[in-house]
Amino acid sequence: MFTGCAPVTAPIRIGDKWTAKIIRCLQDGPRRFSELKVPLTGITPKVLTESLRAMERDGLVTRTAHPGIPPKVVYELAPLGHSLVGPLDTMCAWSRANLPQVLSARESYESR
Amino acid sequence: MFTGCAPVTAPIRIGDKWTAKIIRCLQDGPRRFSELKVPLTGITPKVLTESLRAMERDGLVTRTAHPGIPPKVVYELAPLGHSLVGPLDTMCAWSRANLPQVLSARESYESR
DNA sequence: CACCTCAGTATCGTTGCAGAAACCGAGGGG
DNA sequence: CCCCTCGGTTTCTGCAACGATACTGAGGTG
Repeated sequence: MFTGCAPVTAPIRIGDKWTAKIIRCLQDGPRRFSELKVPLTGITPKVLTESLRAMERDGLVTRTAHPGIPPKVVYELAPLGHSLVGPLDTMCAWSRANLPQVLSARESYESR
Repeated sequence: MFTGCAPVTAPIRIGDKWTAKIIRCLQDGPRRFSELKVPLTGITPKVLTESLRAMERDGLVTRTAHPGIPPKVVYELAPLGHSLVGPLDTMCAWSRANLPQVLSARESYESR
């Protein structure tokens, strides 16, 4: 992704289905595993675990397990993850502003 | 992608492997199919065709076929595509600035 | 004893992206 | 006669992501 720049899709995985959503769920503070699962409608625990592990590996989030029964695990944005919130907002703003035009372009393409 | 916002990955496909690179190849002017294939090292004609068709469908690029032998097809950024250059630069800047930290985070994760 | 919570695992199947390689048609060159 | 160009298309194949469902451990509660 982004010629001449560092690749984003493959190594950093921002462009996948869940990473950006997870960052936005965490941007207002730390959350527990089950508190992430609810707003991320449709995600399965397996995929959420995989995504969080990959993000932890890349230094985007921190994972803190509080021992005890029932278990409690808290995920929080690391500084690196926080630094992504701005760029993500930029893309999000573009999306909000231009989605209608994309959809109308697609509609007129379909009916050619 | 981007909770609460319009989805970007699935319907608009910005987060895929080639869309962003193609936009960056086109941002300085129109190019022909074969002029795109060279700088996008590793792309196969099939994937390039698919990507360009999807982008045309979404109104990001325009395709102009000049009849004749040999055929000549010119791709150009539509206004909608141009409006993506800015946000893309933002992500690109983040990538350049933060890739080293991601890699070092990954390295220290590997050696835990 | 049975059941609840939480944070995952395990196993399986599906889907779609991506790539390699071959092929196309029509004209021009050697 | 064969090969080259250009902008693709077609076929085959692998792989990674995604997803559904079931299950775990360990203690507290009824």
